[in-house]
Amino acid sequence: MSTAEATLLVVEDETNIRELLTTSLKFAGFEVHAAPDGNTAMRLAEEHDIDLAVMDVMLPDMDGFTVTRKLRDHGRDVPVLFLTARDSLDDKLKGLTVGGDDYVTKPFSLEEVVARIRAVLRRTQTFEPADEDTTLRVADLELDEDRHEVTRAGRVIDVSPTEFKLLRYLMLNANRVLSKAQILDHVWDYDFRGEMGIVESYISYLRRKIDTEGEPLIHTKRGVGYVLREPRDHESA
Amino acid sequence: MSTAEATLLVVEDETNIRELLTTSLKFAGFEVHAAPDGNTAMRLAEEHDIDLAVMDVMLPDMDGFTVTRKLRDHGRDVPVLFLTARDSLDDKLKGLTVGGDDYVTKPFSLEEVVARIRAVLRRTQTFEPADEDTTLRVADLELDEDRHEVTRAGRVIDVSPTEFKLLRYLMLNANRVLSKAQILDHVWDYDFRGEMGIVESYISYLRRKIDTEGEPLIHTKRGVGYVLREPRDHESA
DNA sequence: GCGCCTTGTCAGGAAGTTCTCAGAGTTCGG
DNA sequence: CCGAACTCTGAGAACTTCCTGACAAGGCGC
Repeated sequence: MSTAEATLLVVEDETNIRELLTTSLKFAGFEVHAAPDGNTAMRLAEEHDIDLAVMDVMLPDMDGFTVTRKLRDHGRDVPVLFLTARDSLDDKLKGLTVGGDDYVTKPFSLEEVVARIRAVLRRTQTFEPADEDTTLRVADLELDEDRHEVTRAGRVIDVSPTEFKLLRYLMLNANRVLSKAQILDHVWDYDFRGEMGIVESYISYLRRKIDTEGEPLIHTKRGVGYVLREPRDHESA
Repeated sequence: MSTAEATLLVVEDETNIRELLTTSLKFAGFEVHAAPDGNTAMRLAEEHDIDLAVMDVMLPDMDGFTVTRKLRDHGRDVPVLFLTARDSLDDKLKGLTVGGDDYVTKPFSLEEVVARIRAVLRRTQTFEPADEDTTLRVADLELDEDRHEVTRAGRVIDVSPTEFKLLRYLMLNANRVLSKAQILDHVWDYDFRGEMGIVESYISYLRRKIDTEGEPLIHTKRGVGYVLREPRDHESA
């Protein structure tokens, strides 16, 4: 793990969001370069080999589409994940998913951004082994990223978007206790101002849907957090 | 062990807490520099190579988040363990667990602070072999930090948060006798005003849970304290 | 516009945890 | 062998955390 998963370029003028993205993407295993505007972005792109850009559509000097075009004129065909305000859902954005590109609306959850980045990289990095198994598995529970579908023991289970994100986060961190604060920070939008009680609510919803029959997979660590783990032979906890 | 485990920067304006942290972190094997405010912190950070900062969010000159940003603008990407009052757990703390950072609420126990520091260092020091074995072992007793789980001879044992902290402290100091005062100082919050009888109570709880079958590992040194140690062939106590 | 699904809040009750206390048990010096 | 000091543990009160059902508000598709 000495070499990063991929090299990203974050182009975002709001300092808080830029740092939030930079920190968490680095932590997710990417090499990250960050720029507050289009010109800085161009300079960084010349200095480093960029695999994917995370780009705000609104930038102080030029818009994200212009930066993207310039990037592609100069270098290789770098895919882009655009960030945009929820209400300014431009027509330009709608045509993006036909190429390798994609977009997420602000405010976003980090879970969502990382998942989208991985999806775009998977689609575009043809040189990589096209293993194509986008399914997370824990015991007989499966979560398919592409189909956006959850199954337990082969049975399809209908979950809401938030439930899906929560379950994905739990499965990505199977066998590790996650605090409610951690879950809130990763699964909910960065501007969410609510209480941690909502995590309890969604854990409860999820349990009702996936944990009612068979060994329960979601476990409460009282005073610490929650953990999703494989069942064991002899339970004494 | 002549070279310190890591170099820490403690930024905390309350003198008592700053000295408590400084002393015990030095004792835990870290090199420690301490500052009562943001400006002093910045100066110290320029003079020394800091691996991690322990930072109060409320400081006289600027808040901990500002200090953190300035630190990161100037130097390398230093992870931070924030200290915060228990009730101010709202706004800005959101998003802290997404990167390598973490926080503990005041009043804290030293056990907790040291454990969190180690956890953050483990997560962020990518150059280190990601061996990822976060498990403490003494004889057939195991304590897993990630899963927050205790096993004896393979059997899972359910312990409460305080029991977990006490056992971790005993295991970290295996084969060393710890006085009740020492245990109280490390495992309980620094503002705890109770009697040492509580240590006896929790030792009793732990014994009931982990020491009922097999060789006992927890031993009383009458008039001195307690020690957790490997079993021997002939006991002479 | 009208339902239906989803999201988020809240409050009551259940369950688990923390801490104290007192009496029984143990050790040790004299 | 006795008494003093120390230790162990059960009982229980106060507190915290967690779970879940009820519900209001908002969004989305039809």
